[in-house]
Amino acid sequence: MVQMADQTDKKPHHHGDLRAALIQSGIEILTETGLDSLTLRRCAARAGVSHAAPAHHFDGVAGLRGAIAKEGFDRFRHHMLQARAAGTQTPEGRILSLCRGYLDFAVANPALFALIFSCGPMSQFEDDMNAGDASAYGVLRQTCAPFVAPGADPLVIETQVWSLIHGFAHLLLAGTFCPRGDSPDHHALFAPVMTLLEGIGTAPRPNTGPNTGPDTGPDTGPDTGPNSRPQ
Amino acid sequence: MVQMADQTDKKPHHHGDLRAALIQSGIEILTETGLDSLTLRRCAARAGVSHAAPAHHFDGVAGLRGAIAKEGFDRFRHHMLQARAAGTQTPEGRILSLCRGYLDFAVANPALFALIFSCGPMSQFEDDMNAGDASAYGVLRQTCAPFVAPGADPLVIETQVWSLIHGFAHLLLAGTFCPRGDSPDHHALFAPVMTLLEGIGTAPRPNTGPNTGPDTGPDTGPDTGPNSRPQ
DNA sequence: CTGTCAAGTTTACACTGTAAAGTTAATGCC
DNA sequence: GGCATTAACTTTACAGTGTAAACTTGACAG
Repeated sequence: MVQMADQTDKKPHHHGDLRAALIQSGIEILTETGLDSLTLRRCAARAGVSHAAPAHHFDGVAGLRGAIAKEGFDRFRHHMLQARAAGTQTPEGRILSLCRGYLDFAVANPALFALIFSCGPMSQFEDDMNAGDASAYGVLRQTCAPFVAPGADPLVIETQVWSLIHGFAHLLLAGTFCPRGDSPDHHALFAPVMTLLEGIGTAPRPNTGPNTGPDTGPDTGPDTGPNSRPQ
Repeated sequence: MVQMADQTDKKPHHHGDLRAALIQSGIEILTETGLDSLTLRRCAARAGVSHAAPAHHFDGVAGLRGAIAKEGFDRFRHHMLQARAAGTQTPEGRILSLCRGYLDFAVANPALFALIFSCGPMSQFEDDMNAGDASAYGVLRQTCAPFVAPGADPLVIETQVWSLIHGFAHLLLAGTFCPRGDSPDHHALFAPVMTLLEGIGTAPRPNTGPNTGPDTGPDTGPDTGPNSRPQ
């Protein structure tokens, strides 16, 4: 919505806010009928305009997909923030809750999730990895920060966490695990698989001491969350 | 007509072995111009037949993609076996080599890799998870076996390893990591990220049974005989 | 009122997958 | 050999897709 700043005050021609309406239509199509159904013409038809309108607004179907992905990315970020805030407020609990939010979003919005990660570099949508809650990667970086040894590259642990949860989510959505549409054991498998993260931050660098302590954690407040117990 | 096993000795009509030629053409198209270029018509044109030929042989584009994915899955499996055989023959070394082979294949054949995991359940191509070297999942299961505690569900560790390497490969191919087409640090990040696996098989200790396996045996039994964590 | 311009529409075109009908070669049967 | 059958394609047709150009409409300066 950042780039729509000049679009909101400058009323379009016929439609009220066609750009937002097209994005909303696109997300609805994704949710209802999947990624393959997201076409310029269907999106336009649902918004009540001609098929050339989205092509003109977004400069082709790639632009439409990118705009929808950006909106999806924002919802994805909010979902993870909400999940993290609802869980146990320890460094381990925050990571686990973040990953649970990651997975839940992917399962709840499979087509949108797939679209997000099929639109090329994430830097299209976020240009600042250190933007904290304002960028999805910033959320990951914040949450991983307590486990990063001083002087170590935070990218390693971030990539470990991200790869694990992303691979799990992707294999799940691809239906790779369950032979025949049988898919109720996802959440049963989540907690055991995530135990791999218990050794996080202890392996990468030999000469650095074992820290794993939230020494520089920004807000590792007392754990007030009574719930959100894994499994 | 169902299976082509008898197609090799039984010469088809005009073409020698059109099915194999079409699959080969499809893989070439994937390699040269990407997943979006894999269409019935282009595949047929490259093989020198009409566009309806592959549609007839494979019952639509989905069937063509599935057949190519099956062939790709086989190459994938061989690539991993080769990588595993070329590495250090310790349990840790074998897992690491397997993952390196996984990543190398994905990087070397991005479109084919994406196709493999976009064709739905893997059970289309492999119906036996315990087939050892004869199935890709069997290779993973074999390689993970030394780390599975007796009585534990092997699926947990297998999913941990698979999720980590698959997520890493997928994020890499999606260009999610590198902001500006900068992509030479993949192999530099591989080794540090894979150190997460050093704690494999040791974490799910708390007596809460994370696995669905039978709880008859002592789940904190002695370590697996042959290896037990060097380093 | 006129000129300009953005916002959509209309139209046209190449490409795609699918389906049906037509063609051709091999095979079996007499 | 002659002939029906059938598998292996080809040809043709059609609906849907993205893209590009030309056209239309409304708003807004001057």
